Amino acid sequence: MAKPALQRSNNRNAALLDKAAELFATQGFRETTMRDIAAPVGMLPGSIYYHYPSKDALLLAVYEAGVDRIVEQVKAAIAGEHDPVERFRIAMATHIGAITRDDHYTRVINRVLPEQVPKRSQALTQIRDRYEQLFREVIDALPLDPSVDKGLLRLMILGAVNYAQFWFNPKGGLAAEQIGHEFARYLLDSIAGKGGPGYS
Amino acid sequence: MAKPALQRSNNRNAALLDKAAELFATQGFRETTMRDIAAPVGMLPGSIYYHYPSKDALLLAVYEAGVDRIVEQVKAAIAGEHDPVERFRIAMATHIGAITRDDHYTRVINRVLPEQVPKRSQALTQIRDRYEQLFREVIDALPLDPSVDKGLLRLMILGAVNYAQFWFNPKGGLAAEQIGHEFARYLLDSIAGKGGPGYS
Amino acid sequence: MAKPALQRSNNRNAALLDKAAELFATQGFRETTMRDIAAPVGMLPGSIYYHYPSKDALLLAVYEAGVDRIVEQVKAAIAGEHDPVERFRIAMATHIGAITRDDHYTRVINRVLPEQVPKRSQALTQIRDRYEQLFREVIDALPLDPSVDKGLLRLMILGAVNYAQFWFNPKGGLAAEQIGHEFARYLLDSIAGKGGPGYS
Amino acid sequence: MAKPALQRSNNRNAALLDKAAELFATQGFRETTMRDIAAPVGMLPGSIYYHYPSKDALLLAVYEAGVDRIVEQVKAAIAGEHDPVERFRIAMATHIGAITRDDHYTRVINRVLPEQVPKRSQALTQIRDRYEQLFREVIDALPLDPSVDKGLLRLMILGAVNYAQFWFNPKGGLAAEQIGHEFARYLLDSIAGKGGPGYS
DNA sequence: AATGAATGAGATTTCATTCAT
DNA sequence: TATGAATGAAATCTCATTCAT
Repeated sequence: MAKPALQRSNNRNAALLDKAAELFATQGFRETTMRDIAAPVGMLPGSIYYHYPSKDALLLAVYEAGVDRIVEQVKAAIAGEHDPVERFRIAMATHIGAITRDDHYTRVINRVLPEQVPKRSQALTQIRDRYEQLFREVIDALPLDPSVDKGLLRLMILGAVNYAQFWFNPKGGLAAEQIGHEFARYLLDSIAGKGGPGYS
Repeated sequence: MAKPALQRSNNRNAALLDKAAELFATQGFRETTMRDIAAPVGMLPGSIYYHYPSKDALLLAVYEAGVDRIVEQVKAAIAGEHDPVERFRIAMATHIGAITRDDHYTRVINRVLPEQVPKRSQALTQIRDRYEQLFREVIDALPLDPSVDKGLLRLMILGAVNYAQFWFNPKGGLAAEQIGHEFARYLLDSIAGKGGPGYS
Repeated sequence: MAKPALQRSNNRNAALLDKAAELFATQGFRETTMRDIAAPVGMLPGSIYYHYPSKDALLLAVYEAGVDRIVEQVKAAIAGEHDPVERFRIAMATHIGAITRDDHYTRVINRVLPEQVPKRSQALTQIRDRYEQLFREVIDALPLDPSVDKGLLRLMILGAVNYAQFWFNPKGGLAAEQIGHEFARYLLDSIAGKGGPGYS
Repeated sequence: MAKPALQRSNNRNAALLDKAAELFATQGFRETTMRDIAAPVGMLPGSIYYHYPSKDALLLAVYEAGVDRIVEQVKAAIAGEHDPVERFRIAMATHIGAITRDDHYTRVINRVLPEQVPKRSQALTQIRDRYEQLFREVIDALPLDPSVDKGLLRLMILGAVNYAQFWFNPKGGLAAEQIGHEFARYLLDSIAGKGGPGYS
């Protein structure tokens, strides 16, 4: 009972952002109206503007929170591990877990392209870069054959990994994290003799 | 008099579709207005409706043509080749070539998601499937270790490959087709002893 | 019957501009809504945008037409006269006539300040200058004592003259044109011995 | 404790009014939001309503204070003078000084028209009249030729004088007060043989 | 004396689509 | 074949004002 007002305030604000994340992630940015966001929270469209100055700002906030979440999860997951290969496997598994989970914030990042909001595309791209950076570090640390273009490998992996959010089915066969490990295996384990996707 | 008129009709029709493809691919579907499409063709927005019954129809037509082009190119490229591994390499290289090239039709397929047009999402998904099907065949034919989930591998590859359209820079290092071959190498060649991305 | 469509088109467009001029002049720019303008013309607010790209553009068009009208009237009125003093008298009288008449276009110029529309204030000021320029010429031609600052006199006169639109009452004593002649008399005639507002 | 609190209240109250005067004078009434006024004073929009019941009320208070200031200044300036002509010269000079000075209160009166606030236009007009009244007295006392319509002369002068606030440049040639004397000279002095704007 | 949060009414603008010509 | 004109529905956003605390 100490901070009911603040509590309420925080809730409303958070509820707003949550709903925006959900709708941006599931319907898309342009496909979501301010009314769509406000109504389920019990507000009128104009009331959103007390909390956020524009629809763009709402997207920015969601984007930022989304990247924060992925980065935090991945960082936490690889924190204790020192083996570069293990770190890579864990990073992939955690990342796929983050974006296939029922967390709308993380899904917005791949669902809404920065170019869809010309006025904010630069800002959005910068936020996005923060999470690509993490992958750069993990991949750069891999003890790979010098003939491998690590930059290219990173882009290949990001593509493979992010696409999962569009086809992953929680009721399907593999768990999200297992998918990550499989992906790692197809890429690396083969030559380590652990049975990759080589000729049988 | 019948032919020229029809010819002209086709031209207008084609010009319209070309411009729609270009704008859908570069700006997005919702971000492109009927006026945006009509103006460069020297028409007014309403005039489009003589050729296409709706904006959705325009997208469908572009989608269909885009998938046709990719499928045709990939099929033609692998036509003479019988070795499954080579067919896979060629398919990847050709696919990446198709979607990174300056062909707006092929790019629309990854730029515009079926869910963005709820009324047509089913139809769009069906069109899209036609080109995933091709990959299914090529991958299924690969002589891989039984432990490899070929369905998962296909999704991994589609993700990796399609993402290229968003980062590929024609003035950059590798040519589009080379990227496909690199991707294939990272996945398969290692085990064949050709030096994949294994531990150095 | 030859150009009914065009006729209709012109009428609608003109009716729109007329109504905008009327409302901007009587209510003010900010005080007038697009709905206010559209409704009496039998249109919906959005339909205005087929003819004018924005509310600002509507104001610009009215402003331009308003200045055109004043300048045309004054130029026509002084056209045959060569005596500088007579030209001055006629210019004042005609100008007052123009802005006190029931012509909404001319009244908008003094009713709506350029600064009220920051994005267009420069353009509006430029249009406005066209009609101050005319006064500059007429006043510069006056054979006045060198001690008179003609620039200051012009500003004094513009202020005096334009204010008339706010107090002039067509049913009141003097006709608009007579007021102009009186103003001229108070300023000039005195020293010519014609009985100005000197000490009695 | 009563005084300081009240004092503080007055201060906030005054700060609010000052800012309102400034913004109404420089931006206009409709162009100024409650937030615009509150923010620089360190308040929130809603907080204004503790001090003033509405935006209109704020304008009314500014208007009243503005007229008070002009009237006071003019009255004080002409207080010691008995010669009607001198009183007229001083009144003009002082008036122009008041509205061209950096005093936002006095400038609001000519910047915001009573008609812009329909619900208060009558009240605003009444306030305005108080300062026109002063001019009426000063002009009526002038020993002018009977052919001069003093009412018309007053309106002419008010227009000329009030327009100064829109073009006066403190860094320009003449000081505000000098302008008033020049205006008086163009109107009256000629006939007194002091060299008015007569034919050279 | 002021805040935080929201309302509600309405403003400008956008745009796919229609339809007589 | 296409245009010109408009619709209508909705979208984003603005802002004076309210009111419990």
